[in-house]
Amino acid sequence: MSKQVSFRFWIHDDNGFMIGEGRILLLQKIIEEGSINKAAKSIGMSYKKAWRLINGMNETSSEPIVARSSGGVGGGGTIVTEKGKEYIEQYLEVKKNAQHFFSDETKQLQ
Amino acid sequence: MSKQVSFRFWIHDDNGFMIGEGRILLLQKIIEEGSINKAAKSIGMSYKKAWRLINGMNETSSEPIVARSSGGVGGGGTIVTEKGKEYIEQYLEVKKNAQHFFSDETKQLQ
DNA sequence: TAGCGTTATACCCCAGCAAATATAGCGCTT
DNA sequence: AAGCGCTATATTTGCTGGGGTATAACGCTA
Repeated sequence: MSKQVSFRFWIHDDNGFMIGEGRILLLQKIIEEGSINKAAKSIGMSYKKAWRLINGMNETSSEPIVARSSGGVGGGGTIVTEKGKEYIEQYLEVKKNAQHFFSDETKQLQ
Repeated sequence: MSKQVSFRFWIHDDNGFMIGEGRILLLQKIIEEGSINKAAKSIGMSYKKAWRLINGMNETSSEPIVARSSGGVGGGGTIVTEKGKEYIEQYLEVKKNAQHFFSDETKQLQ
């Protein structure tokens, strides 16, 4: 009978830019793996879906979130920009606070 | 360029019971209208979808959320139980607090 | 007994998303 | 020049959810 409050949130602006849990996870994996391809595989996501998420973000952001290149050593790859890392930091900060908030709300649910 | 934090949340338990914005809105309309049918129409939702939402809730809840009847005056109808009204109250309370919380988080987003 | 407006349910069709496959282009290395 | 692994994109196929429609049962009223 234990009731619980769960939540989702996302940071967005007026230009259609939107970033939530899935995109943050993907960005973190791209930092770890160095490419969209490997990052997608590591979390069981298709390259196409990962590309759509990343591309959509880049197209709606005033500054690029990732820098992509094809060809060269290892075939190329993708790196997360400073702007991208800034979003990750902000998202994680809000998430931490939100977890506390909803944990308290859950407790008050009798 | 104004960034904003948006959110969704839902109350749930271990038996698969789940109630979020859509179901709350539907319950409120059922109280107003007296039937699933009219409630669904009033928010542009198909009866089928509304029925699935309501039925799923009732099947996973320990106590019924709504009491349904067919036949009789006006063809029958659906009323929201005290348990259902209790959930509405709880949901709105959490929502009010969450709106404050995320409003503050949005402000701190520089 | 006929009519009414519900709840409840089955059926078909279409849209939209997801996975799988294929192909091209890139730039470095060997 | 060939090979490599990546980005980028098109095409096809399959699955799932939702809308629309249709139908039956229900119990009160007239």
